[in-house]
Amino acid sequence: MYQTLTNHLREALAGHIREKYGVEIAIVLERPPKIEMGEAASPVCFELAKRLKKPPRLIAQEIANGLGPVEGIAKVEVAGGGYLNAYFDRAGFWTNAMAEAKAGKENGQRRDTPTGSGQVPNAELRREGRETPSVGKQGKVIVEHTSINPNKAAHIGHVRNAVLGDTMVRVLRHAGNRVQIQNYIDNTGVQVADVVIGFLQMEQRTPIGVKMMAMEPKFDYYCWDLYAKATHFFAEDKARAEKLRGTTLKAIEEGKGEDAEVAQVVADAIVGSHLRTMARLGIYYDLLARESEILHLKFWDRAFEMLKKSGAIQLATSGKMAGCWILPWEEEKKEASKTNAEAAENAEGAEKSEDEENTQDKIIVRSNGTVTYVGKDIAYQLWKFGLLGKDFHYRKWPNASEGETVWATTSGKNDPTAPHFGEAATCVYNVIDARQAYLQKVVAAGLRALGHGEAAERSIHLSYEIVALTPRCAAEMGYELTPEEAKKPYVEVSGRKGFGVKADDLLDQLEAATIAEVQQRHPNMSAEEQRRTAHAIAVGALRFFLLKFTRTSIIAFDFKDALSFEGETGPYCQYAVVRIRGIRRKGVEAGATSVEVTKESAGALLSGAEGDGLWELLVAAGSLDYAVDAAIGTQEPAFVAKYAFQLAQAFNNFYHKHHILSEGDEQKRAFLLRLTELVEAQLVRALGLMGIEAPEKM
RNA sequence: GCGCCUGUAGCUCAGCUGGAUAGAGCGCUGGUCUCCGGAACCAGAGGUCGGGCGUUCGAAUCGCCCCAGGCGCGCCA
Repeated sequence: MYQTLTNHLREALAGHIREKYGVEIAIVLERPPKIEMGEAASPVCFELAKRLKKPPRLIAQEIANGLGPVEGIAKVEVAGGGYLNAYFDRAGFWTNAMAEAKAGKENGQRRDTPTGSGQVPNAELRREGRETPSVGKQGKVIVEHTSINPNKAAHIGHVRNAVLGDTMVRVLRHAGNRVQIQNYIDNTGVQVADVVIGFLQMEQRTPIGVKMMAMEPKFDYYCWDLYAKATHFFAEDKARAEKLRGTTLKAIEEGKGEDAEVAQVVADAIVGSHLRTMARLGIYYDLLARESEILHLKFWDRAFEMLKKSGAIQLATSGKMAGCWILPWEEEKKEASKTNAEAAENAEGAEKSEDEENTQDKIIVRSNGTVTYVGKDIAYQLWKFGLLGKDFHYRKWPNASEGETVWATTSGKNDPTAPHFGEAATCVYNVIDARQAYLQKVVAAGLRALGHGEAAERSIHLSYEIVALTPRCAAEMGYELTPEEAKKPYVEVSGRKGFGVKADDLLDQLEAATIAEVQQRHPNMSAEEQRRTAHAIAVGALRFFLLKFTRTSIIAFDFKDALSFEGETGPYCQYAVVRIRGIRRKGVEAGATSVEVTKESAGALLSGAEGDGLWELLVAAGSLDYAVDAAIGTQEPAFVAKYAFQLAQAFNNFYHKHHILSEGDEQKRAFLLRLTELVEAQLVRALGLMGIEAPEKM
């Protein structure tokens, strides 16, 4: 609603200015500090003043007088030194919001059901049919997230990744995009190798023995500890570590022998654990893309050919990188158009010169012929954009959680009923932490060097900062702080050291805390409903907590904050919905009314200083599209969290000012009820975009 | 050394395509509570927006230089 209106205004202003002054100018709109100043304001006349050499206020006056009617805008006034303040047509906004709510109810009802990711495609089709006339024309979007090394339990940092990615998916789908969710499984990497060595060498287990263990429920926890032990074991003797890792890694990559067998057992079992953990948070995937297939289906070989043929990578013949294939690193600024030949020349020049100039070059293939992670990632990224000329084979993942279908890549037989995962994406989001920014740039540079500048532009590194622990939290977890660490604002977690807050432990704690509270408040609720409610609150608290920070902010995790249910939290937002539902339930027996609110009475109720409070809530409810646009435009899901909180806050304020069911005037009572229902629908929708369910009671 | 990120109220953070008295949560102080559920609401105290220079009618926001912190720069991923 809000965004639609301001877009009208933007166009109208731009058009008018073009016509009247012959100036092409982008219209900046902001939200005025107070509702009495209107709903949208533009400082554009200050900019025009410079170009037209006229006082801004005078220009503003001319525009305000000459603009003419704009759909949905009641009036445009001059304010301050030359602002243009736009006032919405309040009654019109109301009737539109009501009409939209009605339409949304029929089309989007199942959209926000918590566990029904299977329903998403249907809801999405309906949505596309309604909102985008060009059904199917829009390209596919890929969001890759989670991508945890399958060698240990998931921790809080992994959850931030998954929650960010999942929220982005929901927001993009809400905006009408066709989104495919991928989870990259590095099942042939060093981290898995380390755990394999832990089982076979350190613990002297047999493959069968490991297979048995892998069926136990807390296998991921076992591996968590084993991985830490293995890291310690390697640190004791570096030469031994290098040798063991080398042979194990090679065996895993080739898929031969006990090492490879155990690696697959471990990776598959841990992936299962991760899927179960994420399912607790309502996070699901379409495809598990496995690194083993990148190798076995020769994705890398193909990419290697392409890179060599185009001259994108060079074989270093001297210096410390001799024998390696390297991707020359250049400042990519405006050199995207530079030809490969030129790039090659530069690379050769660099190769012969000082070490310093070489340090930025990235090794893609080692002198022993094995490919680095970046190389594999370039191949994978090429495939995502349909530029590799190869596709995976697919099969259903055997251990998907109940009622879910997850597909996985395979080098075995292809299941012909698999969705067309190989369809080229028009845009790819990779949710990866900020420490890997350089690597992501290298991948993009690789695409660019192959002449795929467009794809490089559309490879979005959805970067986010790590989750660390507050020193107090670290101490609580039994971690011994050095004096310097105790003074710092946070302590970094380390999977290698086995230090961190495991996702399942955190969820257990949250659920334990919420169930106690729910039992106390609702002793008569069935145990099953108590459990479901507590779960919804726990998930709401955690997901909101991880989303309320912007991506560039390091989160210093603390149980106290994450377990908080007051103030700017998920449960606060859920509580607003619960209150509304309480009113609705109560309303059935007393005071409710189905009387149609006339446009006139809505207009009257919303007008004047008296109506400002109600109007403010109505505008807040109608601004979801604004928040969604901001979230997509800046790739910042935190906007949705802000929106939900502000709407909940506005509602709570309204709730204390107005007594709805006992309102004597029937038109007003009906109006307050409809407004309340609108808030509920919008808030439920916003929470749904964050994967947060609003319970009936809490 | 080079590159990226961060520095805003006691604490944790929004705001940063330049614009109207710098916002929120927590904490603190005081109030609301015969109620549609207090996981709530209202009010108050609290800020040299790290520092300096510059651009501009206008800078928390843009540029440059410092200061402080973090991360990255490996034939690991």
